[in-house]
Amino acid sequence: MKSKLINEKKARAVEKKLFPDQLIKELAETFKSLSDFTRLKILLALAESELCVCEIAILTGVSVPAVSHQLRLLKNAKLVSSRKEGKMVYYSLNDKHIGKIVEEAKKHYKECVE
Amino acid sequence: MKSKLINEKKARAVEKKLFPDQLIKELAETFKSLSDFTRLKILLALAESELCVCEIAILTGVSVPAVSHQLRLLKNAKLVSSRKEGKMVYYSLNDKHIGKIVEEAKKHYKECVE
DNA sequence: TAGATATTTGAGCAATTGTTTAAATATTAT
DNA sequence: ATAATATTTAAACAATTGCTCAAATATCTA
Repeated sequence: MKSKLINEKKARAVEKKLFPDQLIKELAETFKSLSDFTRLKILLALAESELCVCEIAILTGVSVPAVSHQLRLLKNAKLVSSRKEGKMVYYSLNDKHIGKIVEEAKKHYKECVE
Repeated sequence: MKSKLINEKKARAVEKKLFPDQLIKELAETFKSLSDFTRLKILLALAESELCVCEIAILTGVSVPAVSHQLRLLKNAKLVSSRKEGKMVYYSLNDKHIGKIVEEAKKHYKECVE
């Protein structure tokens, strides 16, 4: 009889080594921002250049309201920030880590999937 | 009259610099795997140690069938692999990039959110 | 073989997501 | 002021997600 206690102990021991749940939750939130095609393309584009909403709409082939909606999510996630100039609102990438995250994901992809 | 052509040109120029849509889509898929609390915690745990399904269930506080479902998603995403030993199925991390991806996300979090 | 244990599978369901549409705001030009 | 342009907002909707429950597999033990 292989006691469940062994599993229990091992599980608890591993859990102790992990980040606190709250941090895991925040990280998952960040990844959620990157997990949609339109949003990820927006972020990759902003990594190249500051862009206004209508430019992003053209570039992604998505309607302006849909883009605006996604930009709000990205802003809430602190991934982008905006600057108003006349009628236009220009968005830009908030920090440099996005590029690195994507770079690592690409390595994973090249190595394991392709 | 600020011609839309200027926006159009800039949008097209930026789009040309980006990864092909297919790759962006694949990357978004990878991030989707990381975007759920339970799944991310599973991956972080597997980064510490190979684990069987019931250990993961204990560790995450989620039912065994729910864990099994998530593990299947992670396996389809080539993020984990499994090895059968008697009644038990042991899962492990498929490649080392996950840790790096999470590391970068954590840097972003520390710098921009906290 | 029958019973116990570990995992997987599939249906069903509430919650969330990404989009569309229409209307509201804000700014500039006439 | 009126019209035109850029963006945001809100309601509504189909599609997807992550879970539970029940049943099916698979393996080991008595």
